Amino acid sequence: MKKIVLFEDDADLYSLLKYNLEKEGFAFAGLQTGKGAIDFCRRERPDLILLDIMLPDSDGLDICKLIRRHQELANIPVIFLTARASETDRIVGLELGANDYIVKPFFIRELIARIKIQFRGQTTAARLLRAGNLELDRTSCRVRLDGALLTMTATEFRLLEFLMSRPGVVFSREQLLDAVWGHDRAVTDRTVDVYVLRLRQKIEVDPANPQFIRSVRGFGYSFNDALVQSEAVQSSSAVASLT
Amino acid sequence: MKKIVLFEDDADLYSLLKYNLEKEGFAFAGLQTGKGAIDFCRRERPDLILLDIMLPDSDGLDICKLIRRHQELANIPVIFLTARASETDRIVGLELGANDYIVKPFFIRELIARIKIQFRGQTTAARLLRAGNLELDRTSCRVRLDGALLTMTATEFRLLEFLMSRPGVVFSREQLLDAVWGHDRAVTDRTVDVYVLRLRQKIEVDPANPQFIRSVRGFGYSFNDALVQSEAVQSSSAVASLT
DNA sequence: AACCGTCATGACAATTGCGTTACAGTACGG
DNA sequence: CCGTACTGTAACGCAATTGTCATGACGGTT
Repeated sequence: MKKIVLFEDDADLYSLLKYNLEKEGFAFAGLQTGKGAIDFCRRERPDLILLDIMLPDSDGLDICKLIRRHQELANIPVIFLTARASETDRIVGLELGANDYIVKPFFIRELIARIKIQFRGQTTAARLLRAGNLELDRTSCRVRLDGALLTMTATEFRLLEFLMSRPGVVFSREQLLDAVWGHDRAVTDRTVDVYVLRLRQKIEVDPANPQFIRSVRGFGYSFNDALVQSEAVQSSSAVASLT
Repeated sequence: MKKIVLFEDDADLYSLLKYNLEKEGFAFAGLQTGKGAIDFCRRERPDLILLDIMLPDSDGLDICKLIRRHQELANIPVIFLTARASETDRIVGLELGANDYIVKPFFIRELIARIKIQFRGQTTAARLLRAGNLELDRTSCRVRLDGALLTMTATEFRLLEFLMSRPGVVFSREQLLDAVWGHDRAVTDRTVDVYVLRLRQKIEVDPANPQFIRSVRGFGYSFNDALVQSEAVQSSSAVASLT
């Protein structure tokens, strides 16, 4: 689920947006002031920032500049909400690093649509796969068990990734070789056994009684689906329906 | 240089846009009809598409749908230009996969700014990247270690910048070549190794035990994200220095 | 209980991947 | 026009990884 933070001093608009964003399924946090906006963002770690330019105590443009200079926050999309509609206002806002600039009054549904555009293209596949106390990060190619880093070889990692991303599905050794080793493999199917063994020795508490990777006698292997939940994948409905 | 194609039937607006886009340094191509728009795009391979919704012979919305379904064109940003300003028109346009929706009449400079946003990509970036005692300044193209200036070659700098700005993410040599050397590279992937070596000799205390650039055997390289701690921004002084 | 097919396990040799060095071509500034 | 710095390639050696085999354990069936 994506989190959005809002900085808006107008109480009516603030609650209207809060209501609509939450209804839309976004996590929401906000302030009715610009004071401490940077610290607030660092704490909340939002996926998108809605920013009124004319806040009573601080300038939204300055906040945007700070966000863009800040290492942790620089990549978070910023959308300006403002009554300032002049050409130069728009240009300045957009060139400061904002991702969109919406002039008040605006349609709530258009704002929602523009927010979703910012999220489009991100997270086509889940970055993080979780199963109980086991965690696999696709981008950093790392696996953690109870938070502790495990060292995996490339083949071990790819095999685990494949199984974890399709929990509950039983794969034959043939299928696993095709998927993990590639179609042009020249590998015995018993090799899969060895890699499952090596994985179990690393991730299972009791390798003799495997909790994660299950053997399905006569068929192959499968990842225990009772444990799995992947990071929610949120893609725009428009794009999803088009593909 | 980025190429933009325009579909717009109004001759005045067409030439106005052509003039301004070329003046901005974009390559330009366009049609005053929507007929054959897809083929035109496939031939021109634009980096961005400006699309009038109400073309005399075809519907811009349909063209956008086709673009989004088309394998080669699906990822090209589309910006609608239209006189249709109603709420539903906007929503439909945006949800069809357009990246922006600009209502006529509009300011040329705003259009230019919004085009540039599309090219800015997801990585809008902080000016200063820090990781432990290592500091990279993008604007002055300088790297400091414990405050001491290091001399970097252009390629070394770009590689370090790329890795530092995406800490924790593992990149294959292929990806690094694409990102740092450019798409039209004619370079062996082992070249990356040599540059990583050269970087390590400059920034690592013990190049044999790298703290910054980590090798991920079988995958590629990654910048150690454990070191990238953000520094608190002293809001008052920072804001003051921004003017 | 004996049997057979399937799976687990440990050890081994072959292979691959990577760090490193040295070197040739190229760009650039004086 | 020369020298210096930068860029990319080739080659070598070490160490981690990889895949196979032999063997033993297990499960189900007769």
